[in-house]
Amino acid sequence: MERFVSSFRNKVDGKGRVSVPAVFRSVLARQGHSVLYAYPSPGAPALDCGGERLIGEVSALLEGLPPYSDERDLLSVELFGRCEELKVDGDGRIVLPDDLRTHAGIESEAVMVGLGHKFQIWEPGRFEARRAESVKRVGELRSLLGRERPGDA
Amino acid sequence: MERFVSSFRNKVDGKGRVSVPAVFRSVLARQGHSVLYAYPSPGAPALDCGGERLIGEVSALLEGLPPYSDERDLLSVELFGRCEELKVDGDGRIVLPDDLRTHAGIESEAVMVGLGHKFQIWEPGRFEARRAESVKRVGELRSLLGRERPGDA
DNA sequence: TGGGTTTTGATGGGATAGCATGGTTAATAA
DNA sequence: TTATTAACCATGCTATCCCATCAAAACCCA
Repeated sequence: MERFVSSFRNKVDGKGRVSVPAVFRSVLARQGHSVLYAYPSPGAPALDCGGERLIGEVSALLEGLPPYSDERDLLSVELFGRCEELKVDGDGRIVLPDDLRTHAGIESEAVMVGLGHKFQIWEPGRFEARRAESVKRVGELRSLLGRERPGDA
Repeated sequence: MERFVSSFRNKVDGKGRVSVPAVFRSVLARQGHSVLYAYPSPGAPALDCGGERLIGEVSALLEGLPPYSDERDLLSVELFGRCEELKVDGDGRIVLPDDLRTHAGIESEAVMVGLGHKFQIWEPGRFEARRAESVKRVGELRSLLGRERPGDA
């Protein structure tokens, strides 16, 4: 497969391990190695996850800024400094580091939602709330789908 | 690994020794030998660190400035003049020289944060303040991130 | 189409190796 | 020697690996 689609609700065990859905793993594998990058979603209590492609986009963004500018160093702290490189183990699982778990409020279960070029990890309750909200807004935004937007892949 | 990502909080012992996070060491190793260059971060109470690649970038940056110009001489003094070449010992540790420690205000603990092409060393308290600042900035500049919006779900 | 079989994926627990860290000894310089 | 720095062990913790179990979906063959 090419994009992250669909969503899954998996257990987080006592060691902080979660299974990465098999279909997501196959998307990652297609991008190269079985590594996964995760960082707090800017502006949401969730985690943004993706493979080499996602981290490449972030890199490109930051490298476009002048070296030693405050802008670049500050953004890097948030985007790279809070980013974790998670190795997918032989059983298809990752370990969620504590600070990322805290950011998303994740305890014993996690929802993983495909968003195309990346996927997000949510605490199930918060995800429900967010989804209820987005159902409403999708109605409002439907007209956007009818025309092409610049920058869309 | 390819870039410095994630952050770590390590102890500084009585001799000034700190462990370089294993993942950072592997990035350095990929760039050649296990040497690490460190100098005061221009404009911040922290230390900029990296391997051969970083020092190469600094050289290129300086060589792009007009020879004998004030800005070139001043930057050279600041970046090269205060730069230390630190050897990573067999246990993966470095010794932080006193003047660098003083510049960063580091006492018994240090935060090491990956910024992609380099990483920084901070005194934990000061880093917290810095991070708060970066969260704010990311919020302001989220439009830079293109399609990555809080309403993405 | 239905029932049984096989394969794949998710989850739990225990063994193991890697890492951060403290301390001790050896080497070097003043 | 005496002070300082570098190499060498030693330990406890945590993440990583491996194996076992279980559920579910895909498959196959009447």
